[in-house]
Amino acid sequence: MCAETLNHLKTAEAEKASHLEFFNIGVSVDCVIFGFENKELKVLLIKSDLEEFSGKWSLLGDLIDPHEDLDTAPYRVLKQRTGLDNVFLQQVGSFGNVNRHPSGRVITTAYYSLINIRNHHLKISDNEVHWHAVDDIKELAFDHRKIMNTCLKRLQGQIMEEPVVFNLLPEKFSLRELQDLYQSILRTKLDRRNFRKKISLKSWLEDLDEMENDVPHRPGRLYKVKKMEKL
Amino acid sequence: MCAETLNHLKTAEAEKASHLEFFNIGVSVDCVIFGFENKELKVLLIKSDLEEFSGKWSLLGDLIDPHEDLDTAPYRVLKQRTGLDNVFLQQVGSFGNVNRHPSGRVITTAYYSLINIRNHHLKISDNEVHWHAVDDIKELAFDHRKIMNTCLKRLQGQIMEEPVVFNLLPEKFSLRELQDLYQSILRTKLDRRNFRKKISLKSWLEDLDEMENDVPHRPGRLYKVKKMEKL
DNA sequence: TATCAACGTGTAATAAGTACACAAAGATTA
DNA sequence: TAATCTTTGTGTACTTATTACACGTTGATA
Repeated sequence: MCAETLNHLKTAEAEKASHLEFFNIGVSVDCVIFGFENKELKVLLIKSDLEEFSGKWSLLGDLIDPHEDLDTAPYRVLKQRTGLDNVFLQQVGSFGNVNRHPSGRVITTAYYSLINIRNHHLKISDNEVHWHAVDDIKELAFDHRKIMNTCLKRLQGQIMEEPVVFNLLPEKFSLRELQDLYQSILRTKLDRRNFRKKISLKSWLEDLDEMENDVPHRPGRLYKVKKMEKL
Repeated sequence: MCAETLNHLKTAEAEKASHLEFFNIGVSVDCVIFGFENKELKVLLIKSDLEEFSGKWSLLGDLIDPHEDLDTAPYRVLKQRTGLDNVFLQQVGSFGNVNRHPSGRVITTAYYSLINIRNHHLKISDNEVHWHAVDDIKELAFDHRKIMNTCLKRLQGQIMEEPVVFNLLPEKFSLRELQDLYQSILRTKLDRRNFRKKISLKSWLEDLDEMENDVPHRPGRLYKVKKMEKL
């Protein structure tokens, strides 16, 4: 039983496997890892090695270890599977339909993560892990498409309220890059002047008094996000 | 192992118990059931029968059955434990710290529910189940206080956006009652004229052209919530 | 030096949020 | 039956946020 398990276990200790037959219900975490590159919102996916889903892509996940907190499991998964560390992660919801998994009962808790593709360059370990433009993703293994959609909606609802998107950008960025990012997440065009006004109202940014120097046109000012204790 | 389990299992078949020793990780649901009475927001709690928590109150919950969907489990719990049916329920989050449960590893998914205390009168089954004013609740068993707070925050964030609070009121209600409800959820006083304006802007209500007739003062108009497919 | 692409900026109109006061309806009671 | 009490129902002026919209400037490139 527990096939997602098999998928997840590739990197886990074999010892775990001996426990599997005793699970009535498996408990896993899955990560929807967003990145931003080339004006596109992307998600990190791994090839499912489950025969039911041969050729399909799936989220990065793993069974949780009985000795780790639920909310720390996704950090471990990211670290183990991609080398990513120190990332933004947030719990989104749990998915536990009886038949969500073809070969056993597995309840999964989904997290979304925002990372800067260029900073954290993946040391891709054992499996085929790739970035996919969100717009190009059609079908995913398991109920991962539904999970991804739920996480995307959460992200969309959050970006105007809280300064989370900066996890997707390099330390220094222009307002143009920021707007492109918002547009790719919200799937809309935004008016440039109104966008700048709105962002500046939030006081999230610190003006670096520096300019872009690698663009083939008039360079824009560079900003970074303010560090703050609580906001 | 699995003491929350024991708590939860009181009403479950004994057969389940024999499986417990095989769980590496228990999976449960817990319900934060809100009601509104006497201008106070209340939560339905049950006396914990776990010795570690003797005398403490806890949320209603149960282990999930391997053959039921995660999201249907809380409906079952409510039905079994209180007779409540056809209620508003929404998943809020999952809690799975290693030590959240004194006698075993149990991961729980929390749901919040909104019910009309007077309509659904509980057929309280086996345990001591009581309504508690949210303001009076100090300590709860397990991490249930944290779970309750999380659910309350979710509720607070949702009531100005979506027409959910009507699940807490009788079919016909006055704007005064509605305002009292908002005030008890948000723990603030609201200006009457501004509140009415804001609510009417949302077009959630239908004017019944009826008046209160059981109040010792000038009666107010009665309203009901509009039925709508999608809003 | 002409062209191109993106930068940086402001105003007018509309919509939403806030603060605030008074007359009228029933119920109660003197 | 008149006075009093509690709660209802309503509107305006002020401030703040949202939207729609255009032009001159900068630096790179041909």
